[in-house]
Amino acid sequence: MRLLADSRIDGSSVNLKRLGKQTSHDTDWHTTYRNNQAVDNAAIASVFEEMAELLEFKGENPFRIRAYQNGAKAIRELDESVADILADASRKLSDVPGIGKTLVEKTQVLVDTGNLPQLEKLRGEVPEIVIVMARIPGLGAKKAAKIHAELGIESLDDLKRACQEGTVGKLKGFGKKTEDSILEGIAIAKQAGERIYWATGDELAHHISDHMSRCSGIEKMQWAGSYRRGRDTIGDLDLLIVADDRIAAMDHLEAYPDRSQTIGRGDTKISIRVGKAFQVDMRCVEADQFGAALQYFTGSQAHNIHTRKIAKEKGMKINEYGVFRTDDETKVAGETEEDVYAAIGLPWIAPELREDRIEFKAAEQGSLPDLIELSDICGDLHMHTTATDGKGTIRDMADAAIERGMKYIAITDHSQRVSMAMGLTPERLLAQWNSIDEIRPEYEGRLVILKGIECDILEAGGMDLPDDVLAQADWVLASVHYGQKQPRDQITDRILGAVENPHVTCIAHPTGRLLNRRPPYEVDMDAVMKAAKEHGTLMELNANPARLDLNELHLAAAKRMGIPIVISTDAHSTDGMDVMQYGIKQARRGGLTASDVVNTKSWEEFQSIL
DNA sequence: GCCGTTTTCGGCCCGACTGTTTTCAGTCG
Repeated sequence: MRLLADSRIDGSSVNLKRLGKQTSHDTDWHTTYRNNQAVDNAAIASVFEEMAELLEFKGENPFRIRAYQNGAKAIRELDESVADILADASRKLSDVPGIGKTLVEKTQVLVDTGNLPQLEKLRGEVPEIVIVMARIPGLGAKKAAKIHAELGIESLDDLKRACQEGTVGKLKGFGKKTEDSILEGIAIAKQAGERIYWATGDELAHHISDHMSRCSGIEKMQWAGSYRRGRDTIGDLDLLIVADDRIAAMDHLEAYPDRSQTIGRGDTKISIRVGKAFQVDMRCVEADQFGAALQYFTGSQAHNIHTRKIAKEKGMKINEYGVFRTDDETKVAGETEEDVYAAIGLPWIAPELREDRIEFKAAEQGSLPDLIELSDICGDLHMHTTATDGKGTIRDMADAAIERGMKYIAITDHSQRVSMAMGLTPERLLAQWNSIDEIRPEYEGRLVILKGIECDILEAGGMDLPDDVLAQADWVLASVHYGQKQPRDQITDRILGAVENPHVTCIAHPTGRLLNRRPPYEVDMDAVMKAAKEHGTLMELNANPARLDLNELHLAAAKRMGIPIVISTDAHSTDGMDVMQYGIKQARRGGLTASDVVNTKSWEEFQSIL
């Protein structure tokens, strides 16, 4: 995990509590951008997701549950505020696919009051312990509810005791094996539910691929699932193989050195745990089914439901074995993914787009984006050196950039406010820029080194360095490291201030999230994007695998709004530059092409925007 | 709960594996 350990996350060592000062609020000079809604789309989506989860525990109609899930997805992915739509008499929220009469009413209640009585009621009806128990692998909503109802289990300790005493096994539908698997499951319940960074999953996938490649008789092998789709985090790994001898292939996977458990093994499928709790599934299929299986196991679930619906409308059925005509079961496709999509009248769709968002409409219109690739990148515009918390000198970073095919870079160390990283005062910054001036001739014709800075946006608003200093920079990133927990209005104002500052080129890691560790700032991103569009400020996609900030939905929104994106590594060492690939994955999920990304431009084109 | 060039009612994607069953429910993806 050398790469990840080296690509440090700046700000992660910062003591947030110490600096979370509240400052008096400026006049409301940003109302032109901001939505003043109390409840934003993400919050409404979360409510509907929780409704779906609770309804599932109650054993409700699965299609009603899915309707809540679909409604949540629709609202989460909407690029404008539902509160704004509701407030506009000329618009109808029910025009959004997946939102019907009932969900409109509930959304209205949420926007008006911030609460949903039905959710409160459901929460009261489903005991917390049932939800906790259902997170144990192998236990679902129904079994958890039954254990609670019939045995009065109130804690995981109760459950453990009941299994050890054999009480659980006496329930109808339960037995000794269920008890044993519950006991195993309790031990790993917490870790089993955790998602890992895509980059970590990538490393594991490579290890397992190496291991499996030593098994003879495997003709074909391909990873599927959310890993193939390039999600920012992944919950498990799905491997698909074609093999002469399936039993030997499954035996070989079971012999993987880091396997801790076999969860299940049948004729075509095996599931193991690797390390403490991470699940790896392998499916064996016939060569003429490979494309259908790959399409199916790549998902997403929403994408598959949509493809099958299209197939159905055309008198066909899709499963993991192929595409079949409904009337006489004739197989129409299955060997390749291209065939499967072609059978239902669509071009092949890149896995990163398979989320049932824009891909079906774009495919039908022939306007699927030609997604960006790593080789399109010519510059890296966010990196640190030994002057602050980086491990390489300017020359180290420049040489490493040349090795990676870059034509231009920006040196962007921290500003003085980031004291723990020895942030630069104006004097030290000007001295660094002098050094860059001295080094530049050495790199003439090979690499352009820009004089940059990652300037902090201060807690009280305003920039950490004076305008006359910023004015001398080639490239100014603005970012928040302190006061991350400020209320929505306050932190939004701070960031809007930076967006509007004429010296600021780009907003770095705009939402501040750290996957699995820290939620985004409560910033009104809709307002920030509108302002960025108006002021010509660029937005960063930080490629650090723990950040991937902006997220894919923000990227898609930026593309629609015509806001150029800069994909940057935020490297704190030479190895840190290798994270660019993760940013590219994320950009592809946002539907970005090379022309949507600024640092795909040649130096000649790029310098015209400085 | 959503949706509609067959439908305002009756559909809603599809299958593997496990454990406890003797024909299937629950879980998972």
